[in-house]
Amino acid sequence: MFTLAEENYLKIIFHLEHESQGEVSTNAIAERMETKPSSVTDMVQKLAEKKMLVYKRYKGTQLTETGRKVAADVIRKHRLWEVFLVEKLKFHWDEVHEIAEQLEHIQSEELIIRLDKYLGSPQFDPHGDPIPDKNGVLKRTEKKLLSALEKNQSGVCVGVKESEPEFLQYLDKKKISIGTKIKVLGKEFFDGSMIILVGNDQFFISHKIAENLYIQT
Amino acid sequence: MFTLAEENYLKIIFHLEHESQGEVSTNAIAERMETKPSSVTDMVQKLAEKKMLVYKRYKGTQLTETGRKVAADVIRKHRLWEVFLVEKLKFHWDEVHEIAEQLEHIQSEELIIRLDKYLGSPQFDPHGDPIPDKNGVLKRTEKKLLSALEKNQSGVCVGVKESEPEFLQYLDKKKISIGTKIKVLGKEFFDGSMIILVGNDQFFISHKIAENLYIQT
DNA sequence: TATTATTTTTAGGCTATTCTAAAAATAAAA
DNA sequence: TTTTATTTTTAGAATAGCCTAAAAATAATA
Repeated sequence: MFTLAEENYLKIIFHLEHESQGEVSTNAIAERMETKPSSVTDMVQKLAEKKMLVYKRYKGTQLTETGRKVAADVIRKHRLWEVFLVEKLKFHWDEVHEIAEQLEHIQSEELIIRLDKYLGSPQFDPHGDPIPDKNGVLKRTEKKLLSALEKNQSGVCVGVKESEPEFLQYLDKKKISIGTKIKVLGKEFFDGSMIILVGNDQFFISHKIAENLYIQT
Repeated sequence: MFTLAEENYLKIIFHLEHESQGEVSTNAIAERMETKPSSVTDMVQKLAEKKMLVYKRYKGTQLTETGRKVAADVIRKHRLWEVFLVEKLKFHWDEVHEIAEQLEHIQSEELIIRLDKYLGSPQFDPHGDPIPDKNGVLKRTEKKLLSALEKNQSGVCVGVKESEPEFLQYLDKKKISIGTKIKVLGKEFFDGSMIILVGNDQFFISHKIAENLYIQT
């Protein structure tokens, strides 16, 4: 149906539309695709012919409803595969992007239906980003940094911001992973450090760590 | 490292070499690849330059050691993914080929190491074909049809020959799948029918069914 | 507003892979 | 062995996707 290149363009344009309203500029696409603007013009014209987006010379592009659906579908696949890689194959959160970048292009509706079920229809990927549903609907992300929570608030860990190996190892040690419930028992205004409850353990974490964990409330 | 097309050619040539000794002809490759002989000549020359095979004009080609290794690796990936699709995602044995055909090209050594471990390092794919090991060594297949077993012999089900949905449903009902141990309790010379033991159940099967199940002894 | 800078597009090429048609080599048949 | 048939290769062209360089449109500045 769509080539690998086409899918990648649609995906990138979808992301860019979410990052800033209105038309997406040729240069913005080129930069994100790590390609030249002239190549973007070519592809964008091709996708416009396929009615995946509306393209106005010198004005930028905007996905059509269909285009948005196709893009969301690629993103859905990407994020589901990331969950698979982390949850089942025990990859770390920062090792999965490249592989998912390839897996997202595997064509089989049935595969994704089954993969989704197998993973328990997850709502978020390992980076805390929401997974579009079968219809391409992307839940508005409400994730915040743990550091933004107040005393006695709680939420579920949905991802990490930066994922250096040391940090991920720390999380492993503290038994924090995606889906883990975290409650803030205390917060020090002075340095932003916190006391949190994870399972039955409570412990101290620095502001730096609280700034690196995404929470869904 | 290798393009999708290159990997497919190497894989096909690998299979053809196993089917008949000696050089593989251009036409044979073309037929299996569902492409034109002239296209094959082009690609084969390219792969020869890359030292993946030895090509002699009008004489055919033969994989080099390296070429064989690369091909076996693609086949290993294909078959591991087939196991995943059947064992984990509960696809039927006859639905997985097309999808595995895509998955076999995902590039990541680590992925395959982990997938293999996750699946318990299976030796056979859902069709009973052996899975090459990490070093590209393909165990000589010793699978036979269940109908070839004698009374009191037993083995493990490693695949099916033809896989119509009705047959697969029959196997489901009888709780026979890959890895299932089967023992022949009795065999009727007259019509080839058998009484077999599967788990704690013993039941009658026709010759037709015994001819359709591959067994590893 | 005129000029300069930036962005975007067009024109023309390059590479990988495929194809068709014609030529060359090999194999089979008379 | 000569002729015919088959196989294989070469030559030339198409397509997708990318590139560079130059032209055109738009935006920013004087």
